[in-house]
Amino acid sequence: MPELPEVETIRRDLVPLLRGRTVRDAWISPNAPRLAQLMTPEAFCRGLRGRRIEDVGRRGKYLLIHLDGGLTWIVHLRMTGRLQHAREGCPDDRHLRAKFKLDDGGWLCFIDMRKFGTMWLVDDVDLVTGKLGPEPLDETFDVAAFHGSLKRRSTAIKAVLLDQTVLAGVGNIYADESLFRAGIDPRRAANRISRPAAGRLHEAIVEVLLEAVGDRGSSFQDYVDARGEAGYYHLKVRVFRRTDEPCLVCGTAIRRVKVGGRSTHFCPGCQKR
DNA sequence: CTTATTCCCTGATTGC
DNA sequence: TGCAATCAGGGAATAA
Repeated sequence: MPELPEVETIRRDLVPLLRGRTVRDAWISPNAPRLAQLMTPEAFCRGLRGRRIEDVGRRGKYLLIHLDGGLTWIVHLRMTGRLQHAREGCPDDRHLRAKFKLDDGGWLCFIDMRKFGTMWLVDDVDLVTGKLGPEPLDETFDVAAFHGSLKRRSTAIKAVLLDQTVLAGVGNIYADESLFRAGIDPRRAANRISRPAAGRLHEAIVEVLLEAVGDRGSSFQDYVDARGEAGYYHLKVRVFRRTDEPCLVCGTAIRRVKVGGRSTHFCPGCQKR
């Protein structure tokens, strides 16, 4: 599941491979009719051909490929999407949903088992990312404002961390890991988080994301970077998918519960309501 | 405005 | 062993 650290790793990989390149050809598989948003797959491919790539950015879990003429090619990998660069053509993978040929002979391949991934070609990026909350690794991620958004919500804190309008880029893995670091029970009502606890959570989110970016993301099942390599952070997680294993801090068995319809892992000893 | 639920999709896992 | 039901999950859409 690509979250902020995984998408950022792919972005960093792609910058030297894509910057300055021109898209020579674009193809979307007929078995991926929902991949291109707001236009037909044909119009999407037509709009991409001949465009020069100026830079590769990121907003939350969205990859922003800035093109000439003020256009932006936006990619969201959702659950199982992979964006991989290949020098000699895309692999013969049954889940290959789209491929893009570059002017240096290289290829950008989009592989997505579950077909949840989406792409846009837009003039105005805000049309897609306009409602996102602050970037957790920017100065725009302000503690007081963060505590303010928590106070307005009565649902579980874990569900609020997954809300991309509160904070952009945190998904299931890093929500669980951040709550563990901050010592907060994921089921606790967001509006009952004290100011000091909100401060600890704010700090924990930044620390966890920075560490995970440093480790090139987590590879639990599907995720690989733009070169097809796994990340390392899954080797360091303290609660995520460690159900029934001992807490690395206090030895208590890690529990798994459902919060907001998502699997949630926590240590009953370290994380108090 | 908020909150909970459904849907998309397919490979892995669980149940009988 | 075999086949069906269930699960996983980001986020949009929908309902309340």
